[in-house]
Amino acid sequence: MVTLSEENYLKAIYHLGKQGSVAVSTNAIAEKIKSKASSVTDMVKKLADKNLANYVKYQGVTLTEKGRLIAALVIRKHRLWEVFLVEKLNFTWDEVHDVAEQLEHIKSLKLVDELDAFLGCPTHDPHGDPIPDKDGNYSPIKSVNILEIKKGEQGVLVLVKNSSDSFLKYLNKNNLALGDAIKVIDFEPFDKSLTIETSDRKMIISNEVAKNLYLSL
Amino acid sequence: MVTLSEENYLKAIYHLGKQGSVAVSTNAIAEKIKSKASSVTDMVKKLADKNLANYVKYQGVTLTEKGRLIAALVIRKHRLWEVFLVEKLNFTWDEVHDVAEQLEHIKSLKLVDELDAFLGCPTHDPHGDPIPDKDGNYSPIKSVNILEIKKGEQGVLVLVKNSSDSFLKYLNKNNLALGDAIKVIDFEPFDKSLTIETSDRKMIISNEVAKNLYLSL
DNA sequence: AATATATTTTAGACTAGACTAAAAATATAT
DNA sequence: ATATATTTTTAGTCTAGTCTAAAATATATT
Ligand SMILES: [Mn+2]
Ligand SMILES: [Mn+2]
Ligand SMILES: [Mn+2]
Ligand SMILES: [Mn+2]
Repeated sequence: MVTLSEENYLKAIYHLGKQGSVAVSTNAIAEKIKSKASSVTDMVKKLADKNLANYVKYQGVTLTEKGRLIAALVIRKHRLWEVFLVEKLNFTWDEVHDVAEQLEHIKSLKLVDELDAFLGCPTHDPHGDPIPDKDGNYSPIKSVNILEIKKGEQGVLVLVKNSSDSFLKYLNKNNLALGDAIKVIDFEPFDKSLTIETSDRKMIISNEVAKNLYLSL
Repeated sequence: MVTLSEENYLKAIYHLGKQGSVAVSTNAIAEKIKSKASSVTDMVKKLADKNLANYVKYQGVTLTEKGRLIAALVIRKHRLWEVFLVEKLNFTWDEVHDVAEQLEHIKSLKLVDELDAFLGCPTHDPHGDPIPDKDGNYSPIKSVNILEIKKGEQGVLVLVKNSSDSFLKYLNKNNLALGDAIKVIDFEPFDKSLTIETSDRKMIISNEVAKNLYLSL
């Protein structure tokens, strides 16, 4: 049995360390999970005892195959529920995360399978993140950060690398959504901002915003 | 903030004491929740501190208005999720309860509202139990136990007063489902069993089974 | 290489929720 | 009315998960 808390730690390690393959520091986990380093040390020992993590004192944590699969399945549930909330229950993409944080811990194999089928086996969540399959595998959409794109080229917004409330609300306010065609008009060396053009209009976005937008060409 | 555990106790008191209006004994709660009397005493004190229950030592517990509403809303969620699982995700009525026990604790007003609308504002769950509205009110279907019915009369199965796995599996095996028309053919004084007739066939059901079947005439 | 700084671990304490065993109160039976 | 049985409460213990403060280790700087 894996507890809710353990699932959250596994997920954090998975996200911070390239699916748990690269050693993650105690502090990094603490920050991600909004707990303290000492709590992380305790939990990480438990995960190691349960063969879900590899832990060497002072040298960070990685996930075992078992731990990696559990983390991937929690993320699978999280993202499937996000799709459900947006597609079926009229949630906007900035409203889904907190509810999905709760729903991802519901235990029922049949529930995940049937939900997946009910949604038409989606491959990506409302923020463009890939949905792992039953074995924990997934293939991200090939996409490139908007800052890497040449002036004059255009692409389709397929991924936002920041799902914070404030960022998503900013995008809403400025009428930017997944699936939008965006053309890069100009790059401003002074503040590294970008002028872009959508079907609606031209607009300037800060470097901070641009960093989080990924397009498929 | 009401914890998951507190919600479960509120629900138990609600179910055992006519929506929490009649005093419920410590032991009754312990049995329902599969805990021990001493644990119940502790929790009931906490509920009273939070103004969710009225508690007088040695005299049982009732719910306050606040406690009653919370309990009703948890039950609302439980039953809405049961409908969702059956109607949308191909669960059978004997598979939904355990998952609904988890889903009923998800906190999001919008989620409940939208789920309700998505399901077409159902009034009853897959076992015939009424679904409370946002204010915690509901009207049960007028139904009568099959043992009260006169020989030769018939009705429609609208409620089963036992949602245990074994009972529901028994009904499945014997092709009895909500909505079925059932006629009472004979009553056997020896063991108080009943002969009934469905669209398929005639069959004998034990008194134990009959006790749990409610028909609308 | 020695010292200063940052990170991580340990030690010890706290809370929620559960339990057992014993004590206290209530209910039942003579 | 008293003795017995049952129920409920209290007292004390346990576990999971968290925290603060201090100690240990690792990293960076001179
Ligand atoms: Mn999310
Ligand atoms: Mn997402
Ligand atoms: Mn149920
Ligand atoms: Mn039900």
